[in-house]
Amino acid sequence: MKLDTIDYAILEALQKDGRLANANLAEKVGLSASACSRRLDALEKNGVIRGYYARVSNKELGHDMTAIVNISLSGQFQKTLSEFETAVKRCPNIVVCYLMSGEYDYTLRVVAKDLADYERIHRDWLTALPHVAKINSSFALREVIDRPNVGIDAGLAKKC
Amino acid sequence: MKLDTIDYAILEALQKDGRLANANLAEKVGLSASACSRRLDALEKNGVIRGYYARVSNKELGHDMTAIVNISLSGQFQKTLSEFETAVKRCPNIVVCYLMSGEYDYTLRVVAKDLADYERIHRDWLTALPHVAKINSSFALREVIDRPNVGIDAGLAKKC
DNA sequence: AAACGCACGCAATGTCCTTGCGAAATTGGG
DNA sequence: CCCAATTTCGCAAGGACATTGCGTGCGTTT
Repeated sequence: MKLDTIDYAILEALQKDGRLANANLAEKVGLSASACSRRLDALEKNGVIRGYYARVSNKELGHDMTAIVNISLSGQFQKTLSEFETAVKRCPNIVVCYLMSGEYDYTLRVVAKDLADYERIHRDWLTALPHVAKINSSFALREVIDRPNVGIDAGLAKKC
Repeated sequence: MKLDTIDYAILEALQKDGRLANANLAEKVGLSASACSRRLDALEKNGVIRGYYARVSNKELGHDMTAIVNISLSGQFQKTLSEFETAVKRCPNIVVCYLMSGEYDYTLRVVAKDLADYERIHRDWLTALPHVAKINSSFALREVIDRPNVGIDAGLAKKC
């Protein structure tokens, strides 16, 4: 899909406030409400906007702890990978998982309530994942940045 | 803030669809629209819901590449850390940053358009960060999971 | 130059959000 | 155990909002 300046303005505004009312959004990007609504519709239908989400405080839910877990598998066969991935997707505490280049095969981000909860997850989920050869956990001491998306202006920003 | 079953239902629904209209949300959790609106208001005011955001397709924006970057600093002084973090926050391509325990001090997630773009970011931003002693980049080959939040049911789920 | 397509603004209609109010439920103290 | 205080609920009304059809203007194509 081809995007123009106004589309980028819409995306940027909705990245910051996903519940922004169409009327306010229209004003912000300099369009009438109807035109803005139609553009928004197109952005959603074409998959540019993949959805809207509420950002729930993990702390308020009692999930204070974040761990980065690196995992190596015992093989690289397609079947090995897909079995592992299927199992990973079942664990609600695993919020991010990438297949990686480099020393480890997968990098996970695991969220837990506390150390005891993490111990439970490690025991019941992580070590139960199939074909795992090596696990390496590091704990996050503090969250410095957690943006939902890359900035729309990422290509245009000045260097530091 | 104290949360009950209905609050959790509200959070869960809005984690999946942040633009869910209050009327539909009310029906889904079994409340009247007014009661639901008031609860939602309380959840927002108390910081349980930290905000709403649209999820924009990085692919549609041309940001196909994700890298995990581990960084060690030359010292652990408070001033060193805060100068580093201030600089990190300025880079729009860095979407996640944690202060970590373990071998490296920080773990970043960096989003780039392609390898050339990553090379630019590495040169103009990452190596320009203050007090950096060591950088280690790994590239994501594929995104297996990227959930916006830990599941509300994380504590209740059955093991695999 | 004319015709076509596309995006826009305006206006109307139907839906939705919010707030005030009284009733019901829950909680805590006597 | 009961009563009072506080909270939370549902209902109703008023105001705001989203959506759709329609006519207009602009740019492109033939």
